[in-house]
Amino acid sequence: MSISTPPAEAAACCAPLTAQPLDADAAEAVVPLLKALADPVRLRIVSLVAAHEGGEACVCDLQEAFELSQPTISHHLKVLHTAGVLDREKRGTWAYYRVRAETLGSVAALLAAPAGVGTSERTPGCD
Amino acid sequence: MSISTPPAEAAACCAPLTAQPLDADAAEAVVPLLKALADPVRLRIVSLVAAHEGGEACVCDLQEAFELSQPTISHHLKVLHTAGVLDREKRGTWAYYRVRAETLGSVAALLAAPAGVGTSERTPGCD
DNA sequence: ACCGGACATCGACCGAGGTGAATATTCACC
DNA sequence: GGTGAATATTCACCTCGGTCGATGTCCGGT
Repeated sequence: MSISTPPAEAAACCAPLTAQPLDADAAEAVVPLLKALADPVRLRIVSLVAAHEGGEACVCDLQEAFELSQPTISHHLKVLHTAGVLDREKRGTWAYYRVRAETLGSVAALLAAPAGVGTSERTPGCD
Repeated sequence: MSISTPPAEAAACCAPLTAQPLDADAAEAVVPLLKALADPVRLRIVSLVAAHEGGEACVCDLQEAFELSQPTISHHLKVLHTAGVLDREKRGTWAYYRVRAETLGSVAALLAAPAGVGTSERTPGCD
């Protein structure tokens, strides 16, 4: 349980990969999250859900936005949900998704590069 | 030239995808950058280059860190370079790569979620 | 209880991409 | 100028993943 796929919290808090080398294990842990976002449809889904009224959207809302089959949309939602990017809540017949800001934030923190990436530059305010 | 693949500046400055829906064209522009990072080897390469002495590393430095063939490393470097993540400078026989902090920063800004992602929340301080 | 609608799962197809062997290219050195 | 080393390119293989059709499951309404 602790090994297989801890998706979201992988890119924990303050470990910008510009600070120190990422070991193979850490890389493998973060990649699923980036993979989940590295798709035009999924990226738009995340954006649509986040910007949707109430910060949530059901599958039917998303189906209208794409020229894709319903199973495909559902597949992308599953990927994003598994990666910890989207939260899923079923209310009646409809399934509502909303963005986990913390997950996106952790990825952002991982990539956030301090201005001077040089050698002896100290990484500011991260603790 | 303006259409094909403007890789780096795609995820420009302040357009967190949690603010407003990302149109298909913008998504297609950003995705190559995320795709470039969504690989364990490439993620480690970026990290190794950034954390390497002087903020730069040559191919030979990276070859030691992975159990991969030289063409494969070179391929990953090409992907990262094409995506605008790495800068390439050839000095003599060696090719030195260094991280483009601005590129990583733009991705981070894209994913950086303001605390309240709700409906009428205004996206703070980004201009 | 039956039926229809919303969403998920399954199976299959197919293009995209990571990988390595062989080869090309470019440069430093003698 | 020839030789060897460092890196890039080409080609082919094979796995991964996005897509869709068919089907399953669950819920609400009649």
